[in-house]
Amino acid sequence: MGRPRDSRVDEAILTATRGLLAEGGYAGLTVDAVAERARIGKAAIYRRHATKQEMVFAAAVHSADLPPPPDTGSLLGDLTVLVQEIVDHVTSPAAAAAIPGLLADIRSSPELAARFHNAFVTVQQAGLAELLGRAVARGELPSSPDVDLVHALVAGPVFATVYLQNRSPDGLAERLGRIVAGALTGA
Amino acid sequence: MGRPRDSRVDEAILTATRGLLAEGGYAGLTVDAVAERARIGKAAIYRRHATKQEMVFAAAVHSADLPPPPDTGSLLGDLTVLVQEIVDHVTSPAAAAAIPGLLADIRSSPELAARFHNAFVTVQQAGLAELLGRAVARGELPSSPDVDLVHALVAGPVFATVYLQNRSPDGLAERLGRIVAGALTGA
Amino acid sequence: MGRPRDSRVDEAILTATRGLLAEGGYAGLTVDAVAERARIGKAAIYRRHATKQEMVFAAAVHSADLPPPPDTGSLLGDLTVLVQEIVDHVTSPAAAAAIPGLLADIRSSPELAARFHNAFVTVQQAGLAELLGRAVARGELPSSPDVDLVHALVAGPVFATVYLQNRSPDGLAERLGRIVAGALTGA
Amino acid sequence: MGRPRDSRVDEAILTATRGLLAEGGYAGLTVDAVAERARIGKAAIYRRHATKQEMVFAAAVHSADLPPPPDTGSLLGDLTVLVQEIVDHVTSPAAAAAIPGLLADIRSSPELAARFHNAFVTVQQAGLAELLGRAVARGELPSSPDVDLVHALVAGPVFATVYLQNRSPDGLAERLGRIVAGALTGA
DNA sequence: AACTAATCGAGACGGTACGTCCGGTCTTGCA
DNA sequence: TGCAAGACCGGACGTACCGTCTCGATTAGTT
Repeated sequence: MGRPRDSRVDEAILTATRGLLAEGGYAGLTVDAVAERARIGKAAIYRRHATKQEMVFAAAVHSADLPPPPDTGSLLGDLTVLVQEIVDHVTSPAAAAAIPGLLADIRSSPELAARFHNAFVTVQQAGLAELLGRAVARGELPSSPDVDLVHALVAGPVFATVYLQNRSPDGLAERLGRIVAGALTGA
Repeated sequence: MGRPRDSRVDEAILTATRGLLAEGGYAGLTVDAVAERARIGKAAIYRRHATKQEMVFAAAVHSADLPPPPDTGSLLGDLTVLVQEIVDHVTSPAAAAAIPGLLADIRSSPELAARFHNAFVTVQQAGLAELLGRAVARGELPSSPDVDLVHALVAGPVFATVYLQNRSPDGLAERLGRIVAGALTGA
Repeated sequence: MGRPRDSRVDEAILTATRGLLAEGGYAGLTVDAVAERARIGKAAIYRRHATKQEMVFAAAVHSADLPPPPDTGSLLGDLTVLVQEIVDHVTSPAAAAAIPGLLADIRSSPELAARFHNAFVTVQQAGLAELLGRAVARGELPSSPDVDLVHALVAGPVFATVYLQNRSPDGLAERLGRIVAGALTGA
Repeated sequence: MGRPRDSRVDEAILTATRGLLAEGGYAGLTVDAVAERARIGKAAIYRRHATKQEMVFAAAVHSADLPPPPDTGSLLGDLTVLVQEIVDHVTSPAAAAAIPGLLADIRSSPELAARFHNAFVTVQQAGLAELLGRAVARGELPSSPDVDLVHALVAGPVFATVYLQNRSPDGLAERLGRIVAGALTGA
């Protein structure tokens, strides 16, 4: 066996990556810079992360600690909370810088694409399915709708606001929650 | 004065760029490869496009030839057509490869960000405003709603489906048109 | 027929070349810079000079207007005058910058090498032969020695002083004249 | 600390440079070609040599391993040996190709000029001073003459023969040794 | 006086090399 | 075996220069 890995090194890498992402964006991020700021060697990074993308992924898409959405008692409330969670995630400085870059890079790497999908999309859809199930149980919805479509309706506008329009998503959660809940029930 | 630029060179650059984007994606795109395929010198590229990003932008975001959306007679019809136009644009091979990369790179360049916003977002929003104005005139809507929000509702789910979920947007236009029209009128 | 060449353009090219050679050396000389300073187009240069090297050659090795060396009445005097002429040529700002560069470039071009040899070496050797013939006629020398060797003895130390040692050749003509004259007669 | 430089890489660079100089001359020498032939990356070259010129210098002006000239017992013998050493150096394929190019390029770079002077001129002059000192000790010379001048007399004709006249320096050492020795003692 | 043909300044063209920068791998010596 | 330091290969970047070419506008000599 030999010497065990130093967990302080793990953390130093992720912290340095987040800092540099916030300061210089995804394009300006270099592995050498991460190593220098973390005061470690490059080998220590590549021992943990196979590529730069995986390192960024690990640092910025804090894997899936999205908690199961609390039961607020109504579909509207539940949706609003979930949208707000997505907004919060997407507007953290590191994630805001990393996500578009990752979205671009994963198109060349099915392996990373799957990883990203699992940690990001699948988690959100799981929460969504849970929430929709509750609405069905409550009688707010006759049957659970297509999760992919609802996810697109919920996550899409957040992305469009932040990454396309480059605007702040303040107040978006409430408005979007109302619209989606209305679309699911009313129509 | 002096020798005028050769418009066949302009076109050769854009065509080569589109071809290589479709074949190898954004990450695999090389300025040297574009020059070689277009059978031109790199200088001819950099004389027209300050950076690789601007070249890709010019090639893939075929600036704004989005026509004013035809009047189909109803808000639902108009919206469906507009969504379909966005879907078509976003699923063309070159654009599909280029847009996520550009979205990532523009975060480091306000200049390119503004360019992208103008050619992409502003154009779509103009069409949208036109279309909403017609609905107001028809009496389908009491007053024109927030264009940013409607744009996010319209473009966001397309992006989420294609780039986040990595799924085909077949049939999305109809479903999304119905949902957004319903949200605007019904609720 | 057609429009005749403008001789002011000829001169402007050579003047600009000499100026830029004096200011920036051979390595820093560009054809574009010559055109700009001369306020002419590049085509006007290439209509007159096939390559940059030939342009420099024409500008800095003012072809062969080395006059036949005057008869000073003695081998020593004649040699001193000839050495001084070489020194003067080699220390003019443009020539000083151009000659090493040309010497380097002609090694890849037999055509230019021959041109340079004719305009530079052959001219000096002709003067030398003339001068040695007079010395034989005077009885100072029994027979005319190997011109190549004497030329190397005369021109070589000038080159070594200026280009190898990078020193001023002040006073070199007298000392070198004496040494070579001594070597030819005494030994 | 860190990984030490690989001395095989050093040698591979210099060997490749010498080979390419001999084959294609100074003008045809490319840093990429050196890297390819040496089977190394360009970075490994630029880590060692700041510019292409310095690389060529290191490869072709094999720094100064000119040994102190052996004592042949006479000024004539010593001079002949020293001239022959200069001839040998200057006619090695790599050096013959490199020296004129370097002589041209150093005129734009005082730093490289100083380097070249030290490795080439100073070394030859040191050998010369040694040799002249011995002649004084032997009583062949009354006092040691100006080293710059003697150096110009010794190295200059070699350069003139090889680079100006573009002739082979065969037999030059004996003839030049005799002439210079004669000039120093006889006159 | 009109036509012809070569010139002019300006600057775009293809090609090639430069020196820099990064990603991912490998190699030191120390702990 | 892990670690910091840093060298290694490969390959793209954006710049610069060469020699050629194409514009529209002159400027002679020829009809």
